[in-house]
Amino acid sequence: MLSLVEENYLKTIYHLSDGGGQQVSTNAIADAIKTKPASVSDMIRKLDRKGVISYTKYQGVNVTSEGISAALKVIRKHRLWEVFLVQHLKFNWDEVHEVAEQLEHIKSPLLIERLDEFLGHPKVDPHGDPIPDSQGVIKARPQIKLGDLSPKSEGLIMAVNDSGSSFLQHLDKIGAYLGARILVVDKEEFDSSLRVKIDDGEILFISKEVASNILVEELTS
Amino acid sequence: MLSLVEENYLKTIYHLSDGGGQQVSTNAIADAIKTKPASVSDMIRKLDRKGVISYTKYQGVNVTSEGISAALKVIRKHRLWEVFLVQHLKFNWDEVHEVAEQLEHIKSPLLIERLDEFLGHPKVDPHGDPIPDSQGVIKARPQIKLGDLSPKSEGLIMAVNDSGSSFLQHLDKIGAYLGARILVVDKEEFDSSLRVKIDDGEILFISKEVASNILVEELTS
DNA sequence: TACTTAATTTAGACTAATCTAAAAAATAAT
DNA sequence: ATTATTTTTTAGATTAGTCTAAATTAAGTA
Repeated sequence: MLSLVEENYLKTIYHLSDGGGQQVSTNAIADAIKTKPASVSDMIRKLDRKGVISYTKYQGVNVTSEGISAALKVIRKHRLWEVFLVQHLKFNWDEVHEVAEQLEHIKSPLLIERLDEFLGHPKVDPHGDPIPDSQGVIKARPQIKLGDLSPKSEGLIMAVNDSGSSFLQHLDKIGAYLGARILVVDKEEFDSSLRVKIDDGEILFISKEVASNILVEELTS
Repeated sequence: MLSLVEENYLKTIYHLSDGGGQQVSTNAIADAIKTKPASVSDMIRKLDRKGVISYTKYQGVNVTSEGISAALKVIRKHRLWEVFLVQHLKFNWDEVHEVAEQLEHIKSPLLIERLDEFLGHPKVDPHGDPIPDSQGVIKARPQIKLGDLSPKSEGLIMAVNDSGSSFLQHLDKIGAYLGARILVVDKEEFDSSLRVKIDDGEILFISKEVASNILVEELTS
């Protein structure tokens, strides 16, 4: 059983490791948690002993499969509470985080399953982040080409098909980045070009070629 | 600002003091909180320094008006969460306590006001206990004479109109006490006597005179 | 009133989590 | 490759909350 503080460390490490993939440094954890590296050293030795991360001195840490499973439980709770706060208690999406930070540590499996049911088994939180199911499985987000998004619908930029620097520089120029919200204003029939807004900015033109190289996740508003 | 542990002490002391009225002994607190008297001694010195109780050595403690106000805030949160768990998450009334014990410590004034609104400003929790309003005011529980309770309905014995010892001895004899649950089985038309059950015990006869001197709070099942 | 018992407090130790300052290891730079 | 810099770890102290054992005060009883 992890303490509240240990849960926060684990969750942070999981996020920094990008879902368990990357190695994470002591300083990165200290930065993220707003604590001192010395405190992190102590804590990661403890988390290693508990089996949720693996740690060798001066080498940073990796999250174990047990750790991933534990982190996903916390993340599931956090995101379900966010849905509750926004959909039922009229919170704005920018007001939910700190409250969900507290609610995510409530210990009651029954509570969280009932809450999930009450909310209608939502798949994403108010920021569009996916909610792991009770088994800790994250439904792969369906990625489609920006060009296939229907007019008036919105998507999140998830990946690109062309990693060439000229293409990436172009994206940079128009203000597109991984995670940006993109709205398809309309579509030209004759050349399949798009008019889009990125993050509520100005209307931009995007060619068919560019549009087919941007992968988005459609937002179900 | 009180810590979670301090909040639990204060809430317990408030309850033991019967709403701030009685003095509370160190051992009573230790019993209620399942800790040792030595720990209680330490904690009550701290709570005294913080101004929520007043404490003189070997004399037990009293809750200050500041303490009452703080305790009522916690109790309000606890009871609102209980209503939520029962009315919206299908919890049984006997499953809610431990979860509400955790939820009551979530710090967010906005959250609790929105929850209150969402629940429709309930006046009592699933056990019939009153919910303090946002100002900490507890609506006086409506007391009616036992004789005015309609057959088949239940009440809690809240007070008596006759404090004479013979009357109190009679109550003692039939097993009635402050806080007892009393069910009116039926009522005789011709002499207004009642047949009642106290705490699911045997059926007892109660005269009109006795019934008019017992004040109950009707339980809205 | 003196003695016994019960309630309460103090003293000292322990765990969890944090910090500062200093030491050690790894990385970068000349 | 040797120095300089950054990162990380250790050592030792601190705070909150708890405990056991011993000391003190209050209360009960002969």
